[in-house]
Amino acid sequence: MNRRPTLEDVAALAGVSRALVSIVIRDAPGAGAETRARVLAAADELGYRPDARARMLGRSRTRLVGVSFGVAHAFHGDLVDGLYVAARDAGYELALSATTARRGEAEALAGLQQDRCEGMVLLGPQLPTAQLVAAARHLPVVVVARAVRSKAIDVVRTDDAAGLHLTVDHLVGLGHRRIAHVDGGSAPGAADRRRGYAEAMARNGLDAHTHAVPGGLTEDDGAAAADALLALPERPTAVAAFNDRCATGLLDRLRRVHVDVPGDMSVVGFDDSRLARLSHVDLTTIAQDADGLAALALGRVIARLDGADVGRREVVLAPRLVVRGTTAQVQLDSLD
Amino acid sequence: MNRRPTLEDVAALAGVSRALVSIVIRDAPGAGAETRARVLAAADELGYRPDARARMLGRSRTRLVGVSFGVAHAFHGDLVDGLYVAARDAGYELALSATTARRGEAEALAGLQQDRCEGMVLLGPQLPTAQLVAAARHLPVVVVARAVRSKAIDVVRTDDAAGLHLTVDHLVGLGHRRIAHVDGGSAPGAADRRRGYAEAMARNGLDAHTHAVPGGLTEDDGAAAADALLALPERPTAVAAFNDRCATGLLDRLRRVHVDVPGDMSVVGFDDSRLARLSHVDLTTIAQDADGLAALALGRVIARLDGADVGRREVVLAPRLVVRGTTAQVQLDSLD
DNA sequence: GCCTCCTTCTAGAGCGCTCTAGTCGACGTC
DNA sequence: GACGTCGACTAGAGCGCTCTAGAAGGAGGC
Repeated sequence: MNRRPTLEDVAALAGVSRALVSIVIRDAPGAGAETRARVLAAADELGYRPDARARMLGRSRTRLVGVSFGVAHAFHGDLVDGLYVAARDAGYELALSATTARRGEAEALAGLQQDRCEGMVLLGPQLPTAQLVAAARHLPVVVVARAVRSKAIDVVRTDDAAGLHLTVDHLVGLGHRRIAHVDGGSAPGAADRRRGYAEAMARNGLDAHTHAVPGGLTEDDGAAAADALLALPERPTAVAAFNDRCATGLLDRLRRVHVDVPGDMSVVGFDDSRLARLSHVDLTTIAQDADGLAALALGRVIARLDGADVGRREVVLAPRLVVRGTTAQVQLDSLD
Repeated sequence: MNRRPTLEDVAALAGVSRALVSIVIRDAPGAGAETRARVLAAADELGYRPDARARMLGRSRTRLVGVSFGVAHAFHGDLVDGLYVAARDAGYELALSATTARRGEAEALAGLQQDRCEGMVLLGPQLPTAQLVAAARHLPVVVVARAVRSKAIDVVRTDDAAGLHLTVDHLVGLGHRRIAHVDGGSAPGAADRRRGYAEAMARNGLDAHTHAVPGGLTEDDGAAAADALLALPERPTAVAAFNDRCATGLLDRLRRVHVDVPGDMSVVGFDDSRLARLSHVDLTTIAQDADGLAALALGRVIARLDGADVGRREVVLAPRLVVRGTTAQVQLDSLD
């Protein structure tokens, strides 16, 4: 476990100049085939790894994009996967900085800012807008899955309201009329989803049955909401939950008190996370296009870096309804 | 969005030398109070952020530790959280590299190796030992939650076998005798847990009731195992599942076919992940000490870097039983 | 006055790389 | 034979920092 080998070491071993080794390592033109092989052999023998940081120092562009994400959010995992793919295609690297129970977003952001990235992608940040804008002072910032009112920041998100339109229309199509909504409180996107729900109900002439009960983004929130739902004077025949986690909590509680899903009640989630796809959950839900969001987010950062005319700053992706086993035709005897 | 400000810029604005700014920024001794304030003000005005990469280049030590983790594993999230805390305490930084559906571990590892870290912590790597050893050629490598047979690599893990001893003893204490195990196939730790289960059963004189059915680490594996369990000639009164995800899949399937838990069957998980703690899951499980594992892992890396005598290379942490709502006294009529 | 010592500051090398501007020799052309 | 061209290679500056030497300017002691 000796000192990490450098270009110099390889050059000495191969008997050439540092510059030539650099050329070979970068696979740049300007080296003879024979020499190239000799250099590569020397590098291999020493276990040489180029020092990415020194490399970036010397270059004007670092081709590094910072990403902040929540380690506890399964959906962020999907986005990170998409970002890696998009970055590889575009010839960029990713620098990850996680938000955890004991490491706040401000810290995560500060970490990235030290890392010499050319731009950053923030996944569902809860930070105050002012801080995001401050970060955008020196480099392009793209926020994913949260609406931000600022001309300095690009936003890529799913059309939350449209998602609830899809949900309500699907349920109405199955004959449901008493459709409730378990909302997400102050979570990112919750306000839009609440609005979309109300709009869609109105559009279907169901204002009288519009009923949003307070929820949240965890399973526990969903379980609590189930009790509130069942206590309603007119029990709904279908529920649109804020997200998949909330929906599974709700499902679990309903089943415990022997309310059959989808027989007695239909349930729809939001996200199409791993959770929803599990065969034993089999949740009808609204899919967010993680790869699409990721590719667009990275695309925006790169466009800004290239100084291209980036056009409008907010990209809203259409969600998609995924029908699985938790929704069914309403039972005739429960029609009012 | 102009060029990122450098030390030079701050120095010019404050009317001092680069070196002095460096001193102030590092909070090192050797600057007057008045000047210090002036430099800080200038830095603030320009929004100066030290370039971590350039900074590391100049210094001999980078105080950077690389971490590879699986973005889909909730438990890795807990470990990352613990690592951040441990790193902060020790004055180290973390460089994260994720393994995702489309980004393999080899890539994650290569990413870290370019990043100039002084050592690395690999969370539950599935990579062949040879590759791990190759990585350990130039820097200290600590593997968490997987046993590795190599003197070049430190290992920090939970005592998987002991975990199943705890599980079996707990169940035996509740009067259970027909205790089955849903194993984890070839997942890291699965072999040890299988062994621990068999040992503990034998120690309790229950060889005759020892029954391990094939499982896996996902919810679907658990659900499938539930069917196998119920088809057994002598239905077990208790089950030790490979992990929490497997246990929840199992729970869900059992409830669907109206097998009451814990009334008809007790279920125990492994990990004490977020999942198990959810009120509606409320799973009795074996807790792995994520913070302990994280702190030890980072401690090993640092010890090796300091060249301290690191003693034995494998640290095994004792697990802890967390009793919740999925285990209960066996029903008298099911005793054989 | 001179010398020492401390504090505060600066100059400049160096970290591992990239990149520009060469040099050098071989080859082809007229 | 002079000239141009091209491919293979090297020298050296520079990226943004840190760190070692050392300079400048007082304070204090004799």
